[in-house]
Amino acid sequence: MTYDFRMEIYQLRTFVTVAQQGHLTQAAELLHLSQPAVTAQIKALEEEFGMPLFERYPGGVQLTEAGKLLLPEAENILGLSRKLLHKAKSLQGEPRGKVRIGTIGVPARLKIGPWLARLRQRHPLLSIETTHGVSVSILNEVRKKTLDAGFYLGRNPYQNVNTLPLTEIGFCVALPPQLAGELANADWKELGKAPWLGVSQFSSLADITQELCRSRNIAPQKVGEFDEESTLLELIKAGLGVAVLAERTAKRYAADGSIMLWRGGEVAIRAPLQFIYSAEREDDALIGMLKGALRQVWDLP
Amino acid sequence: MTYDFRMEIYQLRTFVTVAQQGHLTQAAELLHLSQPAVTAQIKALEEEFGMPLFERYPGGVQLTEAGKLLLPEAENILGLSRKLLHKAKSLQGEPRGKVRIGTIGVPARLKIGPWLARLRQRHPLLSIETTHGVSVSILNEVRKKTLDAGFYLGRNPYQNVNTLPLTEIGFCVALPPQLAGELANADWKELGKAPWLGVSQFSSLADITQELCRSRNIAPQKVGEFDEESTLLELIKAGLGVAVLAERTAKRYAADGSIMLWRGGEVAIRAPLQFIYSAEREDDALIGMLKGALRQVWDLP
DNA sequence: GGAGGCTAATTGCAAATTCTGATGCGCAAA
DNA sequence: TTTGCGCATCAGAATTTGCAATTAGCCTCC
Repeated sequence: MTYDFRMEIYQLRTFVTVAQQGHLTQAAELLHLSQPAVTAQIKALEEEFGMPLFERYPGGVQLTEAGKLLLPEAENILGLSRKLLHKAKSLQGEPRGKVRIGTIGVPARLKIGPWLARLRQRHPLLSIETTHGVSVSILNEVRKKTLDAGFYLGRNPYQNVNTLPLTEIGFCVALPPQLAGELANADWKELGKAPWLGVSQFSSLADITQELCRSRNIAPQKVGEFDEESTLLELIKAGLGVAVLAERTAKRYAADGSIMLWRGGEVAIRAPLQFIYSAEREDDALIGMLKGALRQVWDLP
Repeated sequence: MTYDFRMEIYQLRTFVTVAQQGHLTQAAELLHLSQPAVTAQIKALEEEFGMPLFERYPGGVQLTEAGKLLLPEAENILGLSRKLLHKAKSLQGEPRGKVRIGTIGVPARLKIGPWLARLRQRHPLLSIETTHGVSVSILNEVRKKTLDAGFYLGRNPYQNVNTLPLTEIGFCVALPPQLAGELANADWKELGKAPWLGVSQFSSLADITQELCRSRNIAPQKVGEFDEESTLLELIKAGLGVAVLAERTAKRYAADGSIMLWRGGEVAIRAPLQFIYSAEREDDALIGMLKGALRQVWDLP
């Protein structure tokens, strides 16, 4: 009722058209309007602006100085309106919806930033939510479809979950400085006799440690169970025992001497980092987009 | 009827308000509208855009991803609309109208560019027309009010015309190279015996030449009558006779030797360059603006 | 000087739109 | 279960917008 202003786009369109035609009649034709309608619209604008926009001559109209100054702004508004509508149209076919992704470990190692950035750029209407957790819980949520997809560290997790392997992550055996003297180059049998830091069974490190022990035929004594890499790290530094650490973490902390690495950082075992999603959604367009962006970020075929 | 688009500003205003309020009801109150009206406007926009702009929750609405992307553009359009209206308002009180100005001689010497630029900047609704002529005809048109004002070269032109003196222009006696030998340092009596190029009586040069001859008590023989400085110049070069030239023009052409100057370019007479306007309009606001801008450009008090 | 042609303004009425108030529905908190 | 809040829907009212016909002003051409 009592707005800021009453001016509307259709009036500006008429203003611009009349300005470029120089005739109310011709403008009316172009706009599929009658001449009185054009007259009325121009009149309404002139009233709102408090000044005439055109000088009326026999044979047509001509912009006043004020009209010349206001015309570019009107054109600008029209242009932006078209742009807005164009943007809307370009968004029409875009896939939309919320995507829930489960992350694990250090997000940077998942290349989560570049991945989501690319996804967002390609499909601006996708809104993405991430939930951080350990591999096992992420796997369960993907199976239950509480999550659309997630990351998993380890081998073939489950029958009804499909995977896209992204990379392999190497693991080293980290030693406390106090034990480095006797264990730095020990064989597996000797390592097995050292105290090991146990890992919570929900973490992917658990499976990896377990697989390592089985393959090397050792069954070391476990000093508790822990579920975070940073906790593990502190305990190694404190000399409580040896543990398996991701290669990159291990090397970073080994560099300042706070921990030591068995055999100079030899990779003891590898585990695949995988993208996982419900097998039922193999042909889902959304999953396809997620995988597509992942392939680009991880340089996969 | 069948436009490009139907979207209107009032819908965008509602869109933006709803977006920042998060409630159709509150937005309706702010906009002095009923809630169904707001609902309908948002619905119309959503239909035109081909996608929902808000997600409806119990307790309010929230922008969709598409809405988030389109909102800034809508705000932009609203902002520009306000700017347009603001510009119109700022133009409301501005003096407007056509100003007809008579110019003479070389426009650059009148500082016409800087003057009109300044005028235009201060009073954007003034539209200026210039007519070029000789001093006498400009004077007549100013008296007849066919021109609002003009420039005049010479002294107190007429009773019912007021003046604003701008500067003084010096004049030299220009000699053909052929006559330079005998006349270069001649006295006035000798100069008076040489052939002179007459000047059309409508040009300001005529008055000046006449005044010069009277004051020096000479009555030279005239070789025709000419009304353009450039014509005069050619005739001097061709050796037809001597003539009075504006100092600046004279020096420019003397520099390359195509003409010579009496007594090395001594100023023989001076004449004021004046801004003239009808005495009846001394207190006219328009004349005041013209004079104001002139004073600034010419550094007058 | 008058007729005809061109263009904009005006007027009365019809059509379309926008707005409102009442009502219904869904959800959440009491 | 009830109450409260907020959005959707609907029918009718109010406003706006548009059109056809006409008028009025100006110019040109007979």
